[in-house]
Amino acid sequence: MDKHSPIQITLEQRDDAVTITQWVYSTLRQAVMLGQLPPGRAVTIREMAALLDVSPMPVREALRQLAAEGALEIQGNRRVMVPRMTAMKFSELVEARIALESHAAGQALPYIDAQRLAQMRTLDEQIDAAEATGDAETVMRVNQDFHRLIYTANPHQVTMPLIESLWLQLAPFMRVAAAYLDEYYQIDRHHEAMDAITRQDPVALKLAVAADIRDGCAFASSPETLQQLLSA
Amino acid sequence: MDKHSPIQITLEQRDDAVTITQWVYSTLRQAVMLGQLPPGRAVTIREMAALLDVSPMPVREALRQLAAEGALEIQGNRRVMVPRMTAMKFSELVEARIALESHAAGQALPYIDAQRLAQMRTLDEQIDAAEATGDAETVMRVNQDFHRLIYTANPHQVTMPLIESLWLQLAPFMRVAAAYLDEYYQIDRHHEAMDAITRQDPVALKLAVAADIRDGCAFASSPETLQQLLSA
DNA sequence: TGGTCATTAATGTGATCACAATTCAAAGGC
DNA sequence: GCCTTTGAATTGTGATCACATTAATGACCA
Repeated sequence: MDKHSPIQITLEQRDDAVTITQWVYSTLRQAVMLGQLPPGRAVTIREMAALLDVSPMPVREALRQLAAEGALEIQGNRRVMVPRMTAMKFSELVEARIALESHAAGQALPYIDAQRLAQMRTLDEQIDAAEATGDAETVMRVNQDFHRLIYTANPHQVTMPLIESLWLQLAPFMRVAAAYLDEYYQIDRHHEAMDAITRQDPVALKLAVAADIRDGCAFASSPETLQQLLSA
Repeated sequence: MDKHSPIQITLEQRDDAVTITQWVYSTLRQAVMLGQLPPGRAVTIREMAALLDVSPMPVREALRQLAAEGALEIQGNRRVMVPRMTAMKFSELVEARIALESHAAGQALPYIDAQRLAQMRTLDEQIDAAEATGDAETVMRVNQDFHRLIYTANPHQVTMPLIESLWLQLAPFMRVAAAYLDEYYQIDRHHEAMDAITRQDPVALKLAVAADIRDGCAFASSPETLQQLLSA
């Protein structure tokens, strides 16, 4: 059954109010986010259907949607797999994140009210707590929530789906990389961002967001280190 | 059969080497691009299947993929329709285009060689010819090819799918708008872009691309004009 | 005549099946 | 021993069907 490597994905709680396709989609999406599907590993419809105990139909639709979002890749052979990362692709994804997210932050700034800022502080504390206990997974997850909270303040925002697509493409590799170096000092860019919001300073906010992204991918600073992680 | 308004979509040439799902996808995608599916119009699986003379299955997959790309919208009722445009959303889409595409152009500049530049000149001439004959559809289509030619010069580029998503979301409305004002003087930003490429000037290229996008959506300069088009 | 409700039609979802293409593995030949 | 080839098994694709949900139509009543 296990074609190459055995896979273990965490099953989400099944809600009857939601369609099976949506459940399969969010389950597989989370599996990609958590790096539970190794890059290059072939993801077949029937295998996933058996694993999730559903018919192949919802899996087909979920895979197509994930492929459209860049989380998965449909090869010419019509096979689906988690995309492999390259050093250049990684760099491009990070630069795209910076361009898109700093823009999204600037567009959202006028809409961030005190309540949302308070929510951001709460998340920031959760991140600090998770960092203290070395819970890298929670750090990554809540950090995403922190960023999302900024961008979605803009009620007319259209970039969140694009940003999520970039996150999906980066996640499988970030997961691997985080396991190799979860200990690195990080200037608290979140406080810089929240200060900029308090001052309603768009330039400072965009710089803080950009710096936060760059810090989070800092292991890419030395190409040889990145190359080493890619071969792992 | 026609639930609200009758629809007429241009059928693409069917290639046996390609799957039915892919053919349905590109056909529906082109229909969205050409504004043949009115915003707000419900797009049902069975209707499309009958229209394209295929089984509902490929239509289901194509619709889900288009929805993931933002070309279509799945409502809570699980119904699919072309998203409606609002003035704020339009503005956000244009600003996102500028942020993403100017970034993509800057990242692609080092990879644009003489051959590609020559292709750009050819496309630019085609655009001028189409503008002379008032063929707005060809202008829009070749203009997209022109932009695509810039961004895809970067072999490691990851932003093209995101940009295409923005194009898909803007297209239905641009189509309507172009019909109302296809006559407006436009400074030739394409030459500015090609000059910047010749000089290998990334800042000038990004500015030219941004200006070209802004010019192409210039009817949004006055909010009342935009509002008028939206109500049409 | 306008609004409410019940009936009917239509739609999305999910399952199962058939078929062609692809992949994999074992057997054969150099 | 290594490569090619041939067989079977697996896979993606597409079609058809059943069912629950939703939208639409008509009748009924105030």
